[in-house]
Amino acid sequence: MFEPIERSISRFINLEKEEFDFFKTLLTKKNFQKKELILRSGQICRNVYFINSGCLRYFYLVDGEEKTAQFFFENSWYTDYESFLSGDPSENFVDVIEDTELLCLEKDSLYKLYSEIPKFERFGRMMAENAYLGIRHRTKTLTNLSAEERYVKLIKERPKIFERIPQYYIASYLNIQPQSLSRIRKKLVTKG
Amino acid sequence: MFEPIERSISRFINLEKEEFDFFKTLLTKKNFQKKELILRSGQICRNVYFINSGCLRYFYLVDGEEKTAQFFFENSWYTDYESFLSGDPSENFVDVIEDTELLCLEKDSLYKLYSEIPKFERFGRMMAENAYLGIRHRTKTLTNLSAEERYVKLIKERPKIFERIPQYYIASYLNIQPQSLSRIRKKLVTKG
DNA sequence: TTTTTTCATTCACCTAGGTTAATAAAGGTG
DNA sequence: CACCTTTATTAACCTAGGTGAATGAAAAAA
Repeated sequence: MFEPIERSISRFINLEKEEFDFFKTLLTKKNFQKKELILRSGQICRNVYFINSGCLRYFYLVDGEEKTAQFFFENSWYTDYESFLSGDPSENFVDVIEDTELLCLEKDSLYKLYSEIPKFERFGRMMAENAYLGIRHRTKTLTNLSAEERYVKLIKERPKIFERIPQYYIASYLNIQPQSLSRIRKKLVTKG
Repeated sequence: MFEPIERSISRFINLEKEEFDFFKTLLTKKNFQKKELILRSGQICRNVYFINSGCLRYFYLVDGEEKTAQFFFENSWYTDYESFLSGDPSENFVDVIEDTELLCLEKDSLYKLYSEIPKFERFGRMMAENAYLGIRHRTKTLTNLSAEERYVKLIKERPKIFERIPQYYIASYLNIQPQSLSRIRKKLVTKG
């Protein structure tokens, strides 16, 4: 149950056995079922999560329409950085696309780790840096490519998404309407 | 010359006098003139900069067209995170909009600080977190608002930009053509 | 000053993708 | 199985913003 998270952390820092054992005592396992809402707008996000299994969708509302910002799969980390860092209520939602098992680390615990074990401060820095690189990549995709190019790129870069996520969520992630995605797919099939 | 950077750092961590004195020894002052290119695509960015005075533009090319990702003014930090963190050649450019004085901190020096003074590791984490929040805010603006809404929002949030940056760079930052920005301005003037 | 270059504006035209509405599959559920 | 809800597709139409070309204004250079 803790191997995936240990492997994930060890890509950034090397923990002594005792350090990881201590870390484990701070984690709580949580299970959620498909369609559950893990986070809703207005709630304060006070935790960081590691996804042991399953799939989550991170989204927000613009004029009542859901805008999907990200999908999270097993072996990745997730938090609502805006709310987590500021302590303000979130403007986002997270729902469950496949039954999901999470390991939950509370903000207080994480900050304690930061203070007591400098290696974790480094881990936190690297996580934030990676989050930055990830969203920068996404921003460039969204602002510089046409809808069709974004679709083709997504197939290439994250084919797994197409096996596990309904098409209308993918459209939302590509920042287009489901009808537009259908149109694009048809066009690409027709011309090979 | 070091007061602004000291104030900037002290918003995140509290340094002892000796720590800041040591930090100062790692900084180099650099001056650039309007229109100079500080960073060009293909170069590796090996430094973090603090801007004492002046104004920089961070941009990249898409099909030969310049896309402005960000403007940096005095009292802010800047680096090309992608290149700095990966060590890969940058795909971006930075040019000088107003004569600029920078304080330069080399990657090796920063990493030394990270290792020797855990407070700096924390500072690095917080800088990365802030960079994340900043670009996330920008991404939401670019993907959810119309060109006109982005323009109005920019006037409200960063009026300084309009006093110091030519309009065609602002258009680029808003991810529209200069002609479109003219059209929008005309429309807004007409209807009050 | 005149000349040249750079930047801003305007207009006509075009297209990617949004919108609305209808239809068809595909999944659940009793 | 039949029934109902959720997804996906298609088509007709519309609009925001891109494109290209011309004009004007401002700044820089000579």
